[in-house]
Amino acid sequence: MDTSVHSHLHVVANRVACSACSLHPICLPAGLRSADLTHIDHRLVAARRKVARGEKLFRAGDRFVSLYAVWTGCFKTCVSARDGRGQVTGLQMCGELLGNDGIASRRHEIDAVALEDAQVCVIHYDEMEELWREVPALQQQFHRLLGRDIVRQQLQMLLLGSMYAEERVAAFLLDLAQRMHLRGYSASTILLRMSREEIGSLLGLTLETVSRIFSKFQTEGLLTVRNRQLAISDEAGLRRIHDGLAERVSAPPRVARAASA
Amino acid sequence: MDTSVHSHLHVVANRVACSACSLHPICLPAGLRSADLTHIDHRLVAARRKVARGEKLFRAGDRFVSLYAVWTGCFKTCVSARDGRGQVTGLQMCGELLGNDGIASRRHEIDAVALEDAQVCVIHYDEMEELWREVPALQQQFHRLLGRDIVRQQLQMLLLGSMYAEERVAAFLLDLAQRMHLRGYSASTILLRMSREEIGSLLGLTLETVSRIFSKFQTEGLLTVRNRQLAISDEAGLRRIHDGLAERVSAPPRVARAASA
DNA sequence: CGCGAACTTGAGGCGTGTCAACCCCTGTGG
DNA sequence: CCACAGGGGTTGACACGCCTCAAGTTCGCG
Repeated sequence: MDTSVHSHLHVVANRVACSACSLHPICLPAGLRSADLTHIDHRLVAARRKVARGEKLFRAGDRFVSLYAVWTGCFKTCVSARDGRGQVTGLQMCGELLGNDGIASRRHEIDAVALEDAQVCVIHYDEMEELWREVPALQQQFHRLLGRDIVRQQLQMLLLGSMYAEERVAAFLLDLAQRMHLRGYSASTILLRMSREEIGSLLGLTLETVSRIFSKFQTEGLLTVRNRQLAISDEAGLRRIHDGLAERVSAPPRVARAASA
Repeated sequence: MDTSVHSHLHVVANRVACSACSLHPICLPAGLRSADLTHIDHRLVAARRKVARGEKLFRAGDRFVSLYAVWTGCFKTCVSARDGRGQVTGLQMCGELLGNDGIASRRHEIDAVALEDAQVCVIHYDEMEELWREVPALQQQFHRLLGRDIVRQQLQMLLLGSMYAEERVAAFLLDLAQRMHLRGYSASTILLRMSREEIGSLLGLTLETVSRIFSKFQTEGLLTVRNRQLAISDEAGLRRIHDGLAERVSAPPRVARAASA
């Protein structure tokens, strides 16, 4: 139940220098002046840790002592209810923060699982708090990341609460493409790191529905998908579907009411 | 598009003292030592503002300059998509923070609407940042609140993604009862501040479904509801439904797969 | 070369959305 | 005081989108 058993495992580097990391423009130190950046070198990141594919970085109930910045690979986060049901709530890629679910209660409330062999930068929360006094910009950036997560989750709630399955899948693919592009990868040729089941769980759908919609999109010429190799060929078409502008047979409004006044 | 037009409206008090507010044990200053508490008096809260029922405290696109702590009344927050569809993403009661959706982009991304005549404490974000240097505990409490919101939203995603309508309604009622109780109100006799439509939107359901489930719960003796006057008579029964333990005819697992390994 | 996991595809059922009719309550103006 | 309008809520009939179940295929890997 405690993370201490993990904390010394797979540590591959100690006291890492952010200024030497190619990810720093999109990671926690984004926007720092170079003086501040070198100032946090060897101080913000306590260590790097390896997490093998399928392994948990932390799990619900673990004591919260540090945040993690994804360096290589990617992760999924999962909440689970008492009765065993669970749901994927997010997909984290390199440069993104993991573990903020533990800030409130000082225990992690969810699981974080590596979708491929991955490495993370370990950031001890207490140490970061002290660094803030010396580098206020670091704190502002941290708040920006927390705020971004909050907004992202609200959009996910909109998706889960009032979108059709096709719109959800289109939204997922567009978000994925955009985030890949931001990291210098192709926005059209993507290797999916999640199974159909995991994608379905993230979108509140079953794996069969995801599979069917992939096939449908393929026959409509929007994309090509073969197992986990995905190629988006009509991004505008996906965006049209995402925005609910697809030609539905007598387009029903689908809970378009509410939420306004 | 700018909040400046609001900022001087309905201001009913300037420079409020948190130590004199009965809400401080559950609000932002929770857990502060009394020396710290008096130290932030007249400095954390710049003003109190009135918001009439149905009015927006802020709307998507407004410039983000301050957070708001609900003092009296309650609010709903709503995201909306380009196509006009929208969704209620949360219900905020007294002592809770509003506006953190603007931290990342310095613009509010959602709307906040008063569900009844309400008053909020205006907390200028820049000024709070300065206060943190003098009162670190205030900052920690702020992080705790952000972290709590993040966890709360993940649970809402679990609800929206993998629960039956009856389970969602039960979860909503239990959450509501618990939060009312925390504020010194009855956990069983509750005046609903949201319409069926708003509740439905929050839960990813239609108003008709909410109404039907209220009726069903009533005939099952779990509660009594007449318009917005609600009385919970069997909390344990609601909890059983929420946990998916209700006697479904040949209980289907409903996407119970996924999210685990 | 064969096994299991992941994926695809089809047929059918079910949960909940949609549409519509009706009731109740409240406020308004004659 | 009543007539009326309008918004919120209830209830029923029906439709439909997605889940469930099942069979078959492909892929990855020993």
